[in-house]
Formats: sequence, structure tokens, C-alpha cells
Amino acid sequence: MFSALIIALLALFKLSSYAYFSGDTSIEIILSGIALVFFFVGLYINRKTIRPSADPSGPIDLKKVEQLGISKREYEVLVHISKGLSNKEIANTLFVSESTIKTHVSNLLLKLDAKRRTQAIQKAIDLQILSI
Amino acid sequence: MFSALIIALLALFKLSSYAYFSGDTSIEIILSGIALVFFFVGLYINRKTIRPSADPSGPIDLKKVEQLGISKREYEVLVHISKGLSNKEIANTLFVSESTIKTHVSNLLLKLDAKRRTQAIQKAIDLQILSI
DNA sequence: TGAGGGCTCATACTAAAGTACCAAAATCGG
DNA sequence: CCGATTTTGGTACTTTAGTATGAGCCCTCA
Repeated sequence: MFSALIIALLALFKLSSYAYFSGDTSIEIILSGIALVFFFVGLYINRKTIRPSADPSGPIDLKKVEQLGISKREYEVLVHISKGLSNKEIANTLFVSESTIKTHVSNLLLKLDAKRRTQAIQKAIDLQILSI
Repeated sequence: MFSALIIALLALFKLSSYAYFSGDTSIEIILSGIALVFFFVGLYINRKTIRPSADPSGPIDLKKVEQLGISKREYEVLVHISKGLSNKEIANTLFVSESTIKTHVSNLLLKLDAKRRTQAIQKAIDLQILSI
């Protein structure tokens, strides 16, 4: 892919030279064309290379959720915890009893190796299974 | 600043034309120079414009901490809360009693308008006074 | 020097959070 | 359809968290 880009640029280069020597294009036009093309090449290259470094807390790693043995419902509860909701509030929004949420939370704490829900939030962020 | 850049580029442009007409530089060299310069201009512009969008949860807004009336010690406690520590653990790391931490936490919850410490974490992140 | 703010700590309480254990539906892959 | 997992829910209990109130200490600034 990159080699194709380089070949295309070299072709453009040569074309520019010939276009000038054929006399039907002024030097300014050619220079402008080259400048424009390489300007956008610079933009593109930069965008490609800056993406990974500027996006460390990016997408949620759902594979890690599986690896930890966290079920769908448990993950749902985790998200609500991270939003600062109480067990009762989570129970109401998910239309289940508070006991159920307590069970889920207990299991979550075990699987995330956390003692408190605040610690669970931290660990989840570290594991990139939560985006704050 | 931007106008200066543009003027510089235009000057480079004219210079290139003259350099060619004076005959002591080949068209390829000039094209290469222009390409290189605009390539890096593209890099630079992109880096400048991409910064704000890729950095929304950036620096901590200490002014907002003041505006909320959060004291130094309280903020310190807030940071420890966000790391998932219990009141007792915070008390031990700061060498004070748990009562003191409870007081600080209570005041923090008032000032952040939160009902729980998890909610306080969320609000603090929203206010950009915590970087997770 | 006195008022105010911040930090400390205590008691006494209420409210959440979390643990342990059990058990019945519901879901899903083989 | 069966077994395993998930989801649900309960009781009973311990532990944190959080509130309310009062108070002493230190520093600063008018």
C-alpha cells in the first residue's frame, strides 16, 4: 500500500517535469500542484501515525471482558456503577431487585479482584473495559 | 503567526521560480524542495488541528477546583477516592484519622453535589478536575 | 487581636455496600 | 431434551460510607 503511494508520487513527479518541458504548463502551476499534493500527503501520514499514540484510552476491549468471565449482565451493572449509581438505582433502571444487583456486584468484585466498587471502576479502566 | 507562515511560503514559491530561471538549479531539485516543505507544513497543520479533538479529557482545571470551594486537602482526598481507596486506607496514607477523612468526604460530596463517592468521581471527571 | 477558614478528631447515628449461602427460573449449546 | 451457565431473588449478617454536630488548633488577614 505504501509502495503504491510512493510509486504514484514518483509518477506525479516525472509527469510534472514532462508537463513543464512540453511547455503547455507554467512553472507556478506545477509547483502549486506538487505543493498541494504533498501537503495532503503530510496530513494523511500524520493522521495515520498520530492515531495510536493519541488514543490510548480508546475502544473498549470486549475480549478482556470475556477473559475475565464477566457476563453480559454483570458488565451492564459495571457500567452503571461507573456512572455513580447506587445498587438501588441500578436495580430500578434494570427492573430487577436490589438483591440481584448485589449478587452481580459481588461477582464483579471477585472477577475484577477489587474490594470496593470504586476500586472496580479503577481496575476496569486500567483493563480498558470501561471508557469514562 | 499564520500570515507570517503564508508569506514565507509565498516567498519560497517565488524564490523557487527565480532559482529555476537563473538556471543553476534543476527542476527536480526545486520540485523536491517544494514537496518536502509542504509535506512538513501538512504535518504541522494537522498536528495543530488534531490536538484539541484528540485531547478532550486533557489538563486538570484547577480553577474549577477553586470555584467549587474545594480545599487542597479535600482535593487530595478526592484523588485518593478516585483511585479506589477506602476511607481507612486514605486515612493511613495521609496519616490522619478516619473521622477526618469522613469529614472531608462529606464536604466534597456537598461541594460536588453528589450522593455517593462514585458519583463524585463521575462529576469530578465531567468538571475536568480529575484525570483518570 | 479577633474573625474566619481550613484541618483535625470524636461520638452517635442512619444508610448503603458487601459477604455468605441458598435456590428457583431462564437461557443456551450440544 | 439435558446439563451448564446465567439471571434472578431471598435472608441474615458484617463492614463501609455518609450525616450531624460539636469542638480544639493553627494560620491569615483585616
